[in-house]
Amino acid sequence: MAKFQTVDIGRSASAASIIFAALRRAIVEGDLADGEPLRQDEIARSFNTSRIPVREALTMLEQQGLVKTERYKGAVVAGLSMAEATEIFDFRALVEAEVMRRSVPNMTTEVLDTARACLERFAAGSDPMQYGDLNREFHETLYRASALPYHLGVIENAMDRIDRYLRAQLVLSDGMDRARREHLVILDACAKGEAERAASLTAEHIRGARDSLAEHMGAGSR
Amino acid sequence: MAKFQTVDIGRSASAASIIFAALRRAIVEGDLADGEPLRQDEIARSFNTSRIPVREALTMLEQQGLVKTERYKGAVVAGLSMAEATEIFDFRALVEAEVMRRSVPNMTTEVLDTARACLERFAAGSDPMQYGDLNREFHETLYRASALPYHLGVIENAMDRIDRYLRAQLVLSDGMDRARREHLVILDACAKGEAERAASLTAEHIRGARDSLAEHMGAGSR
DNA sequence: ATATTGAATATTGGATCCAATATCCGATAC
DNA sequence: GTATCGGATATTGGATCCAATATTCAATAT
Repeated sequence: MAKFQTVDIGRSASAASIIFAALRRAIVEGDLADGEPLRQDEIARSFNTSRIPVREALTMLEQQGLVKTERYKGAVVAGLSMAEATEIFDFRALVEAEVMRRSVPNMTTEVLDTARACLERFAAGSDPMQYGDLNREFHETLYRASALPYHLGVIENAMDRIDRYLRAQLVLSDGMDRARREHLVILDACAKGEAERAASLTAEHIRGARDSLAEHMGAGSR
Repeated sequence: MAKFQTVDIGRSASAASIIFAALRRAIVEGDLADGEPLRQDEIARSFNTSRIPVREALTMLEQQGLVKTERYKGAVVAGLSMAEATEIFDFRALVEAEVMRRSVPNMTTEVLDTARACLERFAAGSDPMQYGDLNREFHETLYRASALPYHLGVIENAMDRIDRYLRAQLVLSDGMDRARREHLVILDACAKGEAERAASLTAEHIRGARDSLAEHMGAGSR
């Protein structure tokens, strides 16, 4: 049709979506502490907008479970109790194992190479704060082969809820080494086309993180 | 503490949440057709509010995947392609089976009685439009015993996305009879404490609905 | 000294207003 | 007659304003 690169401006960023993305990132990465209040006015000032797009961003965050709002009191970053975090890990183990099972038959060598590159960057880079991003990228690369967008969305949301805790735990223990090893084994199973093994390794990988978190965090927040 | 019944007014309904609930219901039950545009002005007039709470409700609906919004074009009811619907049924089969497995050990006779009562009302009532509500109530009653609130939330969202199609399919076939029979068998497994059987019956129940829908709807929308 | 009250301030939810974009429709060129 | 252009209207996104509620804190009573 058109002889030039086009961009869907219709879907391009509204002020609200920009603010949402920024706040989401800050919460997911743990830059905003659990329970910290999010003042509309303050956020509006820092983005140079009115409070309207801020409010829209906050309702989006609330729908995702990342903040809790009380009428006339405002939004605070939503923390997780240990029970809630554990439940989300179990959920991830269930869903991600199934997605992995259905991904393996579709994995091209390109997918495997991309995932492998992830692990290499992971091994090279020592910045522990970057681990979270690479971890997500590795898993998402493999899962995307499943062509199950709804599942991917649900997984992403679950990850958002626990990512901070995961990051916190990883720097405090041998979590990074262990993740590295497990990722290699998972990738190996994928490369060999062993879907069932890749699935159960994935489930174990996630349950291991769950247990490690439970150990290091004890009774936990809230 | 207080010697009288209290209500958490802080969480009580804002205009936005009332509008959200009404629109959600209309979409989930199929009163609003796929692709139908939702005009802010019109909705605001019918609730006697300004457009502000309407916009908030629409962003909530968008986060739930029930409407799609394009900048400066507004929101339309989000339909599902057959592939998308199928994927959500598969997701439900996976998650609901697991929740059922973990519910069974916790089921009190009270839970079982409540579920049984559901089925009886179901058998008695002939209103096919009420089937959807009773179906959800039956499943939710059983699942609640799992004490897995995150899982329940995710299941609820998945149900919201496909409920209309389920309802449409049920009135057009022997779906109601079949659902009745399958529900009885599931409840029987629960009553006998056979968690694994209840789980696999649940998965089959859902996959059956998926296939029935695929048959009756063919290539489907979008 | 501590608990309670009430005024002052801060903050949110909603209404109204304005700017940006989309949609519709008639005019015009071919 | 059909396709394209340009203005009129409709609709959304964001800014500003107002009302309702929460929070703070000083004054007072016990």
